[in-house]
Amino acid sequence: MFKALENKKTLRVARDLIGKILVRKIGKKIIRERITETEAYIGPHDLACHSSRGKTKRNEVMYCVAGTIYVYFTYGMHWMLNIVTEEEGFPAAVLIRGTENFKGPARLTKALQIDKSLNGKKLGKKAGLWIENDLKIKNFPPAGLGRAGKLKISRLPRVGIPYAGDIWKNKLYRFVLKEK
DNA sequence: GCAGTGATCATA
DNA sequence: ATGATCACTGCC
Repeated sequence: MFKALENKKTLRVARDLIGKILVRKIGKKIIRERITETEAYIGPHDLACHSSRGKTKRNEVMYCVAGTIYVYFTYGMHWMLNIVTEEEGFPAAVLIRGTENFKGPARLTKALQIDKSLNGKKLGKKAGLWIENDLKIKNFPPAGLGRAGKLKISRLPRVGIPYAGDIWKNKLYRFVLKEK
C-alpha cells in the first residue's frame, strides 16, 4: 500500500523527532542528546531510499515494524542510524542526521558507539537506545526556538543524494531545528 | 577541492 | 568473480 497518507506518517515522525532526546546507554554510562536534524526515506519509489531497488540483505530491516533500528555501513568507515517507520512490509525510515553536540550522521554514531550490533533491534532499554520526550527538560525550548511544544523547524532537501533524480532529490524531506 | 575506505550490490 | 557505488568526513 503506497498511499500518500502513509508517506505522511514517516514525514510526521521525522518532524516529531526534532527536539526529542536520543538516549544511548553504554554499560553504566548514559548519553542524552537532543535531536536537531533528520531525514525521511519513504517507500519503494523514493529513488533516494535504499528500498527503491527492492529488498536486499542490507535494507531488509526497513521492512520491519516501526521503531526498529536500521543501521548500515557506508563509505568504508561510517555507520548511519535510522528509525524504521510505517506498517510492517512498507520500507521506510528516518535517518538521524545530527544532535546538539554531534553534527553529522557518522559523527553521531561514532560518539554514541552505534554500529551493526544494533541493526534490527527495537528501540528500547534492552537495545540500549531509545527516545525520550523533552517534557522533563526545563527551560526548553530555549529562547528564540519557539514556544513550548512548538519548535521552529526548517524543511530542506536531503543531503548527499545527487543520483535520486530531480523529483526525489528536491523533496523537502529534511528537517532541521532552527538555531537562534 | 577531493582522498580515504571497504561492505554491498548489480552484472556476468 | 569483478567493478562501481556510496543517506560521509576530514584535510588540502
